[in-house]
Amino acid sequence: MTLTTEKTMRLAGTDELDIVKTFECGQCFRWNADESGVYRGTALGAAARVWSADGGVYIASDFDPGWRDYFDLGCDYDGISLNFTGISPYMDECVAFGRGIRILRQEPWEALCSFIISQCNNIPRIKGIVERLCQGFGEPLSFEGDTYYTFPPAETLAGLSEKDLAPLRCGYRAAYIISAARAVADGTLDLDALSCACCEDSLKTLKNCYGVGTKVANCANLFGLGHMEAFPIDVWMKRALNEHFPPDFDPAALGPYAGLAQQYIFYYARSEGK
DNA sequence: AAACAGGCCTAAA
DNA sequence: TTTAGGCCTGTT
Repeated sequence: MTLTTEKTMRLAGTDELDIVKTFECGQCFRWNADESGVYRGTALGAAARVWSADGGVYIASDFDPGWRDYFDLGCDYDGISLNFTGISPYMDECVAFGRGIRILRQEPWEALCSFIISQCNNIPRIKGIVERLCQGFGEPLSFEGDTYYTFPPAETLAGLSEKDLAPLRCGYRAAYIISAARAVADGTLDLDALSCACCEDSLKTLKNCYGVGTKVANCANLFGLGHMEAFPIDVWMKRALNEHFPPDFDPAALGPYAGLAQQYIFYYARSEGK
């Protein structure tokens, strides 16, 4: 039994980091709010509590695995967003509406695996499957009297069979998970190398994985490998692009941070559809 | 009850 | 290179 000292730190101002938008914009699946809007979850092997108060965002955890980097706070999103203004009035609306979203720098394997699970699923079900995956095969973490579970490393899942994943009720995605986990574990798929590679090469390599197509590969690139120019297009994005952008619009025109623009557009499109 | 969900795979033009 | 059908599971 080791004693830990809980620490609280201020992460950012609420204008710079909006935790509701950031956690609810569909990029992550393991942060959950309670009745009073306090979020709890685990990332980078640590459990934490995150909340907003007095114009600031605070985080409490037993140790700091690098929360600032996780929230990408070294990056000036307002400055970057200037690249997205003047494209169209609609784009301006998206930027204004999404201000405060941060692209979380999630762990590569967690991002890849989570978005494999996400295919043809809605968010509640994705969250359920991911949670069962972590509870079944992750490591327990005790924090503030509750037990949390880390995201299971690829090496752990590589030793399992599809049958072992039956309790997850993730359907045909089980084979994809096992296959990807084995590729990562045996070194065939080197995610760290991909985060250093260029976005395009990384995308191509990811797509070689069984069960990983263009959409999932782009999500892994953007949310797990730090490739901010990655531009995932799902049904929501397709609709938004069709309705609000010229038919020949090339996302590359948004520049090296196109992925952030994508998230603004996506978040706005989803909010409209509800 | 049948269709559809934040895709992808395979087979067939 | 594009297109159709099937796929697990869950919800409407």
